[in-house]
Amino acid sequence: MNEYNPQEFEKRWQDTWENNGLNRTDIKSEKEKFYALVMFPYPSGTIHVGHVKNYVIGDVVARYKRHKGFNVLNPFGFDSFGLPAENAAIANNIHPGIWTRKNVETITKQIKKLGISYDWEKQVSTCEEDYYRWTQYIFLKLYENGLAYRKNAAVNWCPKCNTVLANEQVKDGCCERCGSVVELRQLEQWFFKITDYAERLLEDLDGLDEWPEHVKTMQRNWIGKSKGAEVRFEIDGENKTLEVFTTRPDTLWGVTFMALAPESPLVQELTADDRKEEVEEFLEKMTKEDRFTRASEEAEKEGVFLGKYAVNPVNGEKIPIYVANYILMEYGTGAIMAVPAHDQRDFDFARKYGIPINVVIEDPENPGSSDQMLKPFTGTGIMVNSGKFSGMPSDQSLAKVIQWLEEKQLGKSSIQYKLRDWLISRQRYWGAPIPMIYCEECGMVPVSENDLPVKLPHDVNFDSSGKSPLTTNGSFLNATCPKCGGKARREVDTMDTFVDSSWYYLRYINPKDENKPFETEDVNRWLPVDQYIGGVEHAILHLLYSRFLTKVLYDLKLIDFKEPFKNLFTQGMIYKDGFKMSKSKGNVVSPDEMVEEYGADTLRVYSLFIGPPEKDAEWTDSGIEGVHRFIKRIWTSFQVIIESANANSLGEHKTAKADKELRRKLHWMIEKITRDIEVDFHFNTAISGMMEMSNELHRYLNEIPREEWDMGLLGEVIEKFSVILSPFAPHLAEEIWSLSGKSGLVVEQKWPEVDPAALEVDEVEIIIQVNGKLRDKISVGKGENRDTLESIAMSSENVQRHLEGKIPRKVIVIPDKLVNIVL
RNA sequence: GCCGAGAUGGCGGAAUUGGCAGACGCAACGGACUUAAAAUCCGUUGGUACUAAGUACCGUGCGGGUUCAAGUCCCGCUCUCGGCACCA
Repeated sequence: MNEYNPQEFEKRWQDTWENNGLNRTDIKSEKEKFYALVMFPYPSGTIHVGHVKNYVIGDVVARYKRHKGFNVLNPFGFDSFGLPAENAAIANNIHPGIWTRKNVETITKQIKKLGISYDWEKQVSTCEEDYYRWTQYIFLKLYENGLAYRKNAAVNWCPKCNTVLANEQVKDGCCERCGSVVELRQLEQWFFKITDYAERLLEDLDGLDEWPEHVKTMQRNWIGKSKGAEVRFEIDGENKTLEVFTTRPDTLWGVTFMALAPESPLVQELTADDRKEEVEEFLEKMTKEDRFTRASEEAEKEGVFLGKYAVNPVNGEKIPIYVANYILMEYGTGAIMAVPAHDQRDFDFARKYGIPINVVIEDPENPGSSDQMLKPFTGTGIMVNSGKFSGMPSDQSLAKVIQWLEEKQLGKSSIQYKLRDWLISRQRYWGAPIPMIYCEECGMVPVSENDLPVKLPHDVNFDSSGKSPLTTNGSFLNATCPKCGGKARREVDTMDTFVDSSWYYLRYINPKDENKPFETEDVNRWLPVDQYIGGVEHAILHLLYSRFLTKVLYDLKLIDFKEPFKNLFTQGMIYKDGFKMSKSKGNVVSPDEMVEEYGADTLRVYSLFIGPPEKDAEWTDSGIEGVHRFIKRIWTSFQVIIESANANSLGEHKTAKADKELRRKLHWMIEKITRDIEVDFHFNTAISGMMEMSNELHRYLNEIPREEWDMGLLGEVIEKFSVILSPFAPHLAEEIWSLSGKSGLVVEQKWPEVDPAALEVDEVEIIIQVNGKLRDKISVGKGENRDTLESIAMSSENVQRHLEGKIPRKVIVIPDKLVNIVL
């Protein structure tokens, strides 16, 4: 018998599939389409088994759908612009392009060894001209429509990466990539107006039924919608007003001071002459303090009185105006009305500076006067001291207060979002150049569509300390104005790589089109993506940006769908020795070594069997050994069957019962695995189902004399088990299919149907309980009636012992399942 | 603080609708084969107790409840993980 030796046949089958074009997709085919997509990687070095899990999940879905008769698109590509390439260039004196393309080649080789069924003809790589010219094109479309703009703003600057970062790329005040503390700098930068889409990005989440709840929650939190009112306060004795946003207009009567953000331009305007010195001092202190210490919740509230007063529009009270460290310029109007009695922050501040605390909402559980308050009451209750609203429940009066404010022209209802515009310019080299030109005469002029791509020059000086490296290439920098032909200068910033990756799924449909980014008709037919698979780490950044861009393209009538990804599956990471795999930790498991040692199929199956695919999992060497045993056992069993079939010297089979059981297990498995794949990707249990089938088969072959085997049945087992195996362990499935003398390829076979007759049983085991406790199990014929079941149960010796001679009060009978005798 | 997910043997995990808790795998132990090891095969494996081949009791984070019956449903907690967070 042949040993299981995957190295002998895996490559052969990979070549066969490739040469027969089985992974290639005819975009124009009339067959029902299925677009399976995995998040493309950033090509830094090599991939590890964590990536493999992602690709295998996608491949199982793609292969399964092909068996189900769909026209499947399963593409792959590389998110190949980005900082690591540039850093590697600086560290090793190698050009980012060379470094990147070398990695692309290495990873492609790694993936091909795994037998993932990608259509390599549709590959995209975002750093190539034929891709990034369309990234630039999309930029121009946004610019034309007022969705890309330049502004001077306080932006996040990473001193180590020497570039600005989007809000989404800052975590706990640090650069998401390198961990350095991010500084705030006042710079002129490019933004995409994602805030215009805040409401739609939020609303449309409700329609994404197949997305994991936690991802939608994260996006909702990030968008951060608050409903409330804008209220206008007059400045006492001056013809000026101060506008604030509040979610609690019901507490207006409790406002006892106003506070401005230190960055607010109104601070200068509203400072009394005799307070100027002190205020200046405070502002100076604020600019020195780093933003994230200041903005942390634990930071002590601090502020300075400006010397002027506002007038509370609802009761005419004069209230002092402060500048305070806890007010954010970026949110609302950069100013607040403070209600110490009903807000923790205002309360802390008021306590510190001796500002009155006026209760206007009564805490139903703790009615008391303001002076005794130990903490603010932030809940809802009955309004007090609130003019005509006194006595009303605060939650019900919100809308009425806003309406009243509108009638009196004191304010209006308002909605605020935490979402900020997307900062997309980067002061780095290895990215798509922003296609803009600055003319001495005409000012800012976009590059004409026909002049795209704005090519990224090969030679630059990377050591440009904080300035874009593109500044150092004269022939790039100097341009002529598209408008007047005069002397002009190119934009030297490149785009955030998240711009590249927020539209690649459209490019996969016609990746070689030289005239447009995508063919609208084809894209409309193939999108949205039927199944998107990737890591949770992209829950906000990539997925939000992609959704945004899709909506923009929809509004521009370039596509006819509003959401790019119908189904989203977020897979967990693979850890080793308790840590994420990383070169510095030295715990990287290389897929190449695993393929070398066990074969691609074992690695594929283990990466699915390791646990529920959406959960993080720990890689263990003994775990993959276990899967390898399973694969080898299947191999051996099939070898034995194939040899016997060839021997052709079998007697008559007479093992009806064992045959029936084996056939039932086979169809049980088909049913289980189909369901496990269809319902939420339970690949780990799908594989355990195959293991059970394999064990059953093994038992059959072991326990029943060879002469008595039902070769017809074993033929059915080979035929159907091979197909079931094919999405998971495609090489093994193909080899078995071929060795058993079948024609064609297993990848071309239809997914097997369950024969309901095979699942039928004659006997069932009935659970006998007394007072809900298991006392006996009895085998009876299927469909036995209630009375019979009851009397059988009563006749059980163990049951009688527990009855202790008592008469049952009640007997519950569930036919074919259980009898519960209640005393 | 707000939002989300979760807690089951030594470990990873399984359990359609409430109906045998622990499938499948790992690890461990015992046995077969072998000069030996590896590989392979067969078996045992939640805990405790005993009059021990059986039987009883306990057992799905904790405390209550509903039900003939709860890992599963309801109420109240604890802890863990993830996200957001001085967002007015």
